[in-house]
This record gives sequence, C-alpha cells and structure tokens, in this order.
Amino acid sequence: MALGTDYELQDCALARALEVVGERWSLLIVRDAFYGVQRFNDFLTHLGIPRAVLTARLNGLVAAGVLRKEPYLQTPLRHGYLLTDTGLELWGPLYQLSRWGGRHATEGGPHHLFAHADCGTDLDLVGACPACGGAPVPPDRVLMRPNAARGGSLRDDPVSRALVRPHPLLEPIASAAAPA
Amino acid sequence: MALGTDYELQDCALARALEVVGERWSLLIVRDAFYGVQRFNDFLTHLGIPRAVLTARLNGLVAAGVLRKEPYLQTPLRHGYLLTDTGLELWGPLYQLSRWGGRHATEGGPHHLFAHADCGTDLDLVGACPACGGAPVPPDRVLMRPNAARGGSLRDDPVSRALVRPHPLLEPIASAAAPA
DNA sequence: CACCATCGGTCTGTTCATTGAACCCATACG
DNA sequence: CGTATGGGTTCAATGAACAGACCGATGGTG
Repeated sequence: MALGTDYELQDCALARALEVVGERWSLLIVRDAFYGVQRFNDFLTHLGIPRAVLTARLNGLVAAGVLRKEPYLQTPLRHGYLLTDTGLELWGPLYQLSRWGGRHATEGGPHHLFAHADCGTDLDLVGACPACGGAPVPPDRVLMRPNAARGGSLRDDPVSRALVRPHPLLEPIASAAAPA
Repeated sequence: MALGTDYELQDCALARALEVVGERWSLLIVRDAFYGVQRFNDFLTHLGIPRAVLTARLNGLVAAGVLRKEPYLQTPLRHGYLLTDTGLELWGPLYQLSRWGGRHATEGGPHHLFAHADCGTDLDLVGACPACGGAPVPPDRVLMRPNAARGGSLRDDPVSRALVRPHPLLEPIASAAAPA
C-alpha cells in the first residue's frame, strides 16, 4: 500500500513497517528474495509484475535497507538484489503471515512447506524446529519444498520450475546463472 | 495493496494472506481491533482514514472472516466490529511485523510495549513470555503500555487518550461506551 | 559488417484505487 | 422545532498500477 500521507501520523511501529513493506508487491518481492530470486528478470517473470512497478519497488526496498544491489557481471554490468541483515529479519513476520494465509485463506492447504534443513522436521507455527527446540530457525537453515498433496504450480517460468525441487532458502536459484 | 488481478496467479499462501489484509489500512484496522477499538467512529478518528475507505475495508474484513459485526445498541441500531477466531490468529504476524518495524524503521524505538498480563514480563521476539516459557502468549493475555522513553502521542483522539494507560488487548476501549 | 537476442530499464496512455469533502438518514436531546 | 451523533453514501480530483512499446549496451552468428 502506498505510503501515502497519513501513515506518518501513526505512532506505531507497525505503520512504520508498512511504509517499507506494505505496498503492493513489496512483500512478495521479499518472499522471492528468500526463495533465492536475485535478478530483475526472474522477479519479473515469476511475479508477473509490471516492469515499472518492479523497478520502483526494488529501488524502494534498497533505499529502505531491506535489499542491496550486488554486481554479478562486469560487462555488461549486471547486478542482483540480495537481502540485507535487516531484510533477513523479515523472515519471521513473513513466515507467520504465510502460515496464517495457508490456514485461513488458501483452500487445499499451502503450496510450500518449510522444514529445518539440519534435521528435516517441519517448522512449527512460529518458525522454530519442534525437534531441536529453541529459537526460530534462521532462514538459511530452512528447506522449502512443494506440498505434494497439491497439484502442480499455476505458473511456468524458470523460477517456478526451479522451485519444484526442494530448495534451501536464500540459495540462488539456478537460472541462466550456472555458466557450466 | 489492492488485491488486484494478479495475486490470484501466485501459488503462495502469502499472496492469499495479502489479498485479505494486504490492502492499505487493513492491517492498521486489525491492529486497532486488537487494541480494543470496535466502533466505526473510533476507527475513523484514531486512524484518520477516509470514511469511504474505512467502510470498504471493514466490509472486506468481515467478508473475509477476520472481523464480525456485533450489535451493541438496538435503537438506534449500532454495531461494533470484533475480531473473529481467524482474526485473532493474526496476532502473531502482526506482533512480529510490529517488532521488526520497531527495530528497523522507527527512530526512538517503539511507541508501545507488550507484556504478559499474568506475570508482567515483556514478550520476546516471537511473542512468547520469557519467564513463563512455552508457546506465544495469546492476545487476551497481553498487556500493552506506552513506551515511557518516548514523548507523548502524536494524536489526540479518544482512542489515543485511552491508550496512554496500560491496557489489556481486546478489552473495549472506554469511549462514550460506558453509560454510567 | 548486418542482424538478432538478452538484460535491465524508461516512457506512454489507460484503468483503477484512494482521497477529502459534502451530503444523507434515523434517532435522541432540549 | 433545531441541533447533535453515529454510520454511512456519493462525488470530483488525484495518484498509483497496468500493459505494452521503446531504448541502450553488450554479445553471438553468418
């Protein structure tokens, strides 16, 4: 949601957060970044977002310190978008909201499941590992896999195709990247 | 963010959740509902939201099963908006997003603090009580209070004034309600 | 060299959502 | 009767999102 004029007057941390990630598409972009999407074109085809909007959102998230630009090619100069430490801390809210959506807004259950990469146990409601206990599992120790109880993906793009296999969060998806 | 045309194609529980609570103002309305706001006029003055938008959002959240209408006066017929069980389960995502905003998007720290009503201990990152341990504290056992280290509220409306005192979540705020 | 493709954008015109202000209606108050 | 309150609806104007065309740098192919 556009940050508009009014959120400034809300004395609330939630309003501040929504100014950063509350606009349309923003959280989905961050989600894709957790999935390992890094390149403009991959965001574009995976999300089906208008190019101009993607440009604006990526720049906004970089300005807000959620993403950073990292060059991956010198000539021609190309860069990907990666999560900063601040961005990585969005994993908790994002995971919980996703779980809520899976419980209450998705018929047929969620499309993706998340497990602790170290032991294979599915994460609990707050993103912790029921087997290992303790604090929520950090995203780089989370393995996502498609929910086998559901049909195939609605989408057919390189990112969606890469994600039909179990995939550790934050690991760059294999697009045209792999030069071998 | 408007639910638009495209989120439908996202095979992702997060996109489903955002269709319900992702539009501008929606999450702030839900937050206010946790704070004990129930009446149209209280939402209106506390949020500073256009009336037409408030009407649309409240109806949308009722249709989505997040809020329900409950009459509190027969003549003239008046009703408040209360969280359903589905809505109550948004406490986790909302709390975490709020904490993230407090850490990364709010200078001077958060405006409100949240403690376990049964023991007074401040909640941890996932909304659990460090003293009592275990699962996250359900919202009806949470006490909110203003952060004393900050200045007063930016706003001056009945709701903001009621919230300068420590207040249990979900307890209706004392507006013109109290007939005594 | 001409030709085409890729990547990451910008530009343009149209549609859609949000905004603020005004208006509406039923009840209650004096 | 005149005014106030609660909960809306309607309206014109603004701003954001959309789809699609266009652009500039590079690199590969014949």
